[in-house]
Amino acid sequence: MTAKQQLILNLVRSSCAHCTAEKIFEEARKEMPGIGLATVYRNLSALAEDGIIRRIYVSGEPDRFDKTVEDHDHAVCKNCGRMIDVNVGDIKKQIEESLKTTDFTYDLCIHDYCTECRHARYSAKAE
Amino acid sequence: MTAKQQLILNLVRSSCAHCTAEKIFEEARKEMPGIGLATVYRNLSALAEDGIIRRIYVSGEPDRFDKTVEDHDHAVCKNCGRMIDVNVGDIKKQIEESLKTTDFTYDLCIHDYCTECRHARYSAKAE
DNA sequence: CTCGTAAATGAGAATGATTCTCAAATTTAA
DNA sequence: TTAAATTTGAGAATCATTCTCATTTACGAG
Repeated sequence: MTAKQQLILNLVRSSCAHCTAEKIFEEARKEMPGIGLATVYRNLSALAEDGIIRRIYVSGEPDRFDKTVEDHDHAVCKNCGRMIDVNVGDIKKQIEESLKTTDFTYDLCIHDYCTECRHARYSAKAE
Repeated sequence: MTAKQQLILNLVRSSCAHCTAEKIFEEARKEMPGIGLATVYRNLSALAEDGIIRRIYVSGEPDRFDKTVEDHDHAVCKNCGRMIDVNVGDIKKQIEESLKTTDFTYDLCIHDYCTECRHARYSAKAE
């Protein structure tokens, strides 16, 4: 694993949780100014392909990357875009029972308001 | 509602269930050769915006459009791309309980093999 | 070491889906 | 029927992502 690959992985694992490739690129540049966007995309894709990180699809938005590969779901804030991990019961099992197979994957993304934005919204309404 | 809008809606409601905009465009052209791709996208987006049809997001693939707006989920075949409606218990309720809000939407897409492709796969292996 | 092959990289071009722009055509209402 | 509003087609623009390819870098055999 090269220094650039290591840097990208470290970023996903620390400061850039649930970040887009573009954001990771920005951060990576601060430490290695010469790094190219293609390298970031290339390595993120490879890491996700190898199951070392997880690629998260968000409808109509750029993909994000997650250090946690274990089963869990995501919610993204409709206002600020922040993303959090959520555990919504055992969706996997529920799908298994419904489809009678185990040979599937699924993408679930919840569009909600994060706590901060929800508060801001209600205060705004009260004004 | 103009003739073109009506045509697009009819296509989604009949021959083009779970189709992409491109596919709907192809079909629309057969009936109205002059119709433009932008018109198809424009009207599909408007119809979805107004809740008359539903836009379905599939990770890494073009969006599809569904005549059924009521709550249900989708599974797409990893081999042939065909999409079917599925009902996987009450995911909505499960998320509600987990997040303690009702102010959200969600996209769920299951990636599986359709019956035909699954059979084809197993026969292929047996050869 | 040191040479050569393989792998990784950067820059920018290419791609694909979708939206935007804007002038021309069409519809609508008064 | 006539001005104003809406819809349309064509193609440009956009955005995320991947691809190309020449260059750099890393690495193993001698």
